[in-house]
Amino acid sequence: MLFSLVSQTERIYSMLKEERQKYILDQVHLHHRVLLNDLSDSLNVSIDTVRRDVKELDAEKKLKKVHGGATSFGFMTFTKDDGNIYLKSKKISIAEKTVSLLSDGQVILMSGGTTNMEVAKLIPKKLVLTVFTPSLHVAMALLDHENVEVIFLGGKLLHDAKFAVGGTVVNALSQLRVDLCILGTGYLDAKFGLTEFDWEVIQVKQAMIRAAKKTIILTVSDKLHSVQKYKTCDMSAVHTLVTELDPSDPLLDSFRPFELVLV
Amino acid sequence: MLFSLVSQTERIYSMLKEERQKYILDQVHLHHRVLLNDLSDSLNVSIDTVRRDVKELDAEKKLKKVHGGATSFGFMTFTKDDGNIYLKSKKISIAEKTVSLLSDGQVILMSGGTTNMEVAKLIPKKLVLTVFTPSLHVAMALLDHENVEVIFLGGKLLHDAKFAVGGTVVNALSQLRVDLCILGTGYLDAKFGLTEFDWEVIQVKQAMIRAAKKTIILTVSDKLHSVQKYKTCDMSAVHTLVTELDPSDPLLDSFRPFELVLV
DNA sequence: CATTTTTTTGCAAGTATTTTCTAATTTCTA
DNA sequence: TAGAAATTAGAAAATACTTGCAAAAAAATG
Repeated sequence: MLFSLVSQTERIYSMLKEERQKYILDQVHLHHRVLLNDLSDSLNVSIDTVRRDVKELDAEKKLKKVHGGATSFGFMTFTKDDGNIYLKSKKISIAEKTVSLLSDGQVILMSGGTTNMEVAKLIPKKLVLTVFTPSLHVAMALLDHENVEVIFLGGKLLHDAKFAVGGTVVNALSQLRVDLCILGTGYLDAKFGLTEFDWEVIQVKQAMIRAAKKTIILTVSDKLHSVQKYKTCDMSAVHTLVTELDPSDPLLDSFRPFELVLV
Repeated sequence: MLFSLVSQTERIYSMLKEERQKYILDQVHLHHRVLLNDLSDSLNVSIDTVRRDVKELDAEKKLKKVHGGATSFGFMTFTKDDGNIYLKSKKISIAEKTVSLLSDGQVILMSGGTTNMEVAKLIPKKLVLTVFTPSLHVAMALLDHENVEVIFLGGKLLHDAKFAVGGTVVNALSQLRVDLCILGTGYLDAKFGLTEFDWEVIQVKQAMIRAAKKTIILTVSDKLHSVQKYKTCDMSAVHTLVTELDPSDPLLDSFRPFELVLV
């Protein structure tokens, strides 16, 4: 069983080389890996062309070429991504919607990722919150807010994601019962649920979901309908889905059968 | 007899070789031991392929191949660092002396403060360490080092110092027994010992000292012979004192009666 | 514009890598 | 020590990569 990871957006018009390479980079950063065949399909060019593009990008150290495809260097959620203004504005839009869901006195859990970073930055200065997080960056951003009590969920830190994982975190989470859990990254599909590519992160996220009364998923529409290696949870565990799209957007149709709030 | 541990995750799409190998490494690190058959099952590839992958990873020293499967193994590395001489600030001078006290494979505790930050930055890239810290900044700096395993001691974060304090930290520390504790800030006096002005920080530092076989104090000479409100420990609890001064400097005379190493 | 130059693209034949399979060992374990 | 399980090796099949080359597309030129 083979599933294409590349989003279904069809490219009709012919693309310039530069455009194409940017698309390839976007896909790599978004999905952390791409197959040359998928790229060839969605770009409507021969596999040779894609191969040449990837080879060039590899030479420029913008991605890592591997047999059959390409992968990104680590999962640099905090550096590479910010070059993409398009994605960033989507994320800010998501963050704004998310912040509007928060209210004074709540105790919440926040995972890492760029989207959650935007949420952390956008939290109103006067909002009183208690936030637990295993993400160094999110913790750092939250400490700017006088009225937010920040509790770091300690544990072994992942070098690239700057995120705590492991038994300590999961254990600490097992003793918590919070109002809200905000999961910032991940891939969402109606059938397969929430999936990720990092196994250790999955463990933490599962523990986060268990520790919260409600779970909010934040995701840019590009990551909808795509599936990764490991499964975090079913759609049924999700209470609210926040995307940059209008809640009535047809792209969200496949999620409507579930009992969840679309924002 | 070993049980099959791998299975919960459904294979959804075709994997690139590199991805597969990362998966194998994940599993090995998680379960400490994996069976080739289990891997073959969960990866949906022939046992030959898994065997070849494991063989390659073994050649790269990323895991140890054993009959029927693979196991993870502890660290094995070597180090050689060089020293350059140029104009340096007091803190950098202290940091350099401190780094020279470290050796491969040690498990250490580091507090916060700017001096400790310099230590974190100066740690040689090849040095293999496990570092526990309650300081966001130190953790961040340490994460630049591939060979340093960073474990954050989570807890309530102080907004200004970006330092975790409280019962969680003290509790976690009470279950540790490490080689070395490096305390980066504080005021030192022969008669009154190590003193601080933040009560919550004191609690954490005391727990750190208790958790370590040896305690190293780093302090610039300006902070010698001064006393603060709260006491962390007596001079007798200190094993090594690092300042920017020459060990024979008269300013250090009052500390000589104690059984401690001056660096 | 028309023409030349340069770049880009797709094709094809040959090469290399990866994966699977079979069968003959070797190693483990009861 | 016999039988089961794991390993090795060799070959075939599938997939991916390289290279050279010619056609097509862009860009530059007069």
